[in-house]
Amino acid sequence: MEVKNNPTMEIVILETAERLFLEKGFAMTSTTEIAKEIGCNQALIHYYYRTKENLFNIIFEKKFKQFFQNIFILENLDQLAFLDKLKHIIEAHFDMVRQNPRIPLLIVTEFSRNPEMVATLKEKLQGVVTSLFESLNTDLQAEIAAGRVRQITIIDLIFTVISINISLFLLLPVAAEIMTMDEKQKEFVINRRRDEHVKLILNGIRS
Amino acid sequence: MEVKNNPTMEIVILETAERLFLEKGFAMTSTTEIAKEIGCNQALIHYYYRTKENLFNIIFEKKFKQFFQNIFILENLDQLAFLDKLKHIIEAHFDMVRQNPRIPLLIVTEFSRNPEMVATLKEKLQGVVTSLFESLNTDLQAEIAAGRVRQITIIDLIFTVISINISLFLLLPVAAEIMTMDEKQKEFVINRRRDEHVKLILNGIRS
DNA sequence: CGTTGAATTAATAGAGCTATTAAACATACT
DNA sequence: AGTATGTTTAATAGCTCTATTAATTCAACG
Repeated sequence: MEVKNNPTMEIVILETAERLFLEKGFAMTSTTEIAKEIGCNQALIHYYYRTKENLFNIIFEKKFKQFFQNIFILENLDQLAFLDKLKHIIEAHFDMVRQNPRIPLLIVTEFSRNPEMVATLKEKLQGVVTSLFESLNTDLQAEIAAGRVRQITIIDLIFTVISINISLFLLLPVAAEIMTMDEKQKEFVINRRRDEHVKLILNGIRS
Repeated sequence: MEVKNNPTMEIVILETAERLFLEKGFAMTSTTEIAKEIGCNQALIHYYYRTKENLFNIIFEKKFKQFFQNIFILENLDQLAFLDKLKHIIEAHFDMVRQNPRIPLLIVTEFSRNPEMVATLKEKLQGVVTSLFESLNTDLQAEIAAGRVRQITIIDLIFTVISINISLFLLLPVAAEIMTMDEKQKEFVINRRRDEHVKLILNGIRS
């Protein structure tokens, strides 16, 4: 029995496939192309991962979890006032999406290709997500009761944060093309939008 | 020389292709499948449209224009105050996206497949869009000067409207699956979000 | 009724893709 | 050195897709 001391190829395949699937989606990426990109034989991909579908599912599951488990990182925020906490949440989520700008599109398109996959994965999240919701909801209700925040459900609030952050990175490529922006300008817009998202939401839920 | 008095097949092909391309995207839709769906011979599609790419481009261009030309319908809004006008704009745009919920995804995914296409089409829009922007911007600047609205660019404001409306219909299928919502509940959420978007933005740009 | 041009189909070339299989290669161990 | 085990490659079967071509059907018209 050998111990895998050098599992590079297996990992190189995974990483290359990950990049290509994120760039071009499942249907537009072939195992032939992944192999060509790496410079290895195409059969090797099937040796390690058996089918393209299987390879994709491994990657998708990883990305899906990564995306949802880190929706909101709530570390050391207990002592903050609700609106400061919310500001941190918006910014942390924004930064997370910024670092993984293509995952949302992957999830949305994969869902329309194969809803089953998402249906299977959701169970693993529900615990994490609902507990997070409840924690935030307690704070929110207190703020509403105190008259500092208008009537709004926690679902709507969270959905707004996710929506507005995600859609920036979804739409920016197209918008940048239409408005002929270069990379520098895109950077600038992204940073301005980060502040804008905070302002809009904090302001937008005032009573 | 015949006059086409019965161009049904040509149109049936276009409509069926349109539906399938919107449902499953370019790569996942084959001309074979379009033909099977219609019940005609596959060569017929190439007879009328020569290539799959060409057929797709015709549809894409149509949808792209449809989407951007109707971004904001500004009819009989002249007499309204800025915030009322904005409310109408948000709601009209929301309703337009609601009726064409899959176009944004089509545009975003097609852009990552072939940015050239969007680059080509943008020129035809720039006139319409910039004049719209300028008209709204005049109003916005007046409001800011009057101290009724906080400092914000017209680009950011419009981007926010588009973002939040689009992302609802982009994310709802996935969100509905994760939260196990039926059609009735989805309807309910959509209607609630419509109000919420108006509230959030009008509130969010207050000074 | 026969001709003409358009619409439709059948057949197929040519390409690319997925997946499998058997052979070659590499490496560690005895 | 020789064997065993894991890795990589070459070759290919089988499938599906796009696009073309030639043949067939259809419809109108003189």
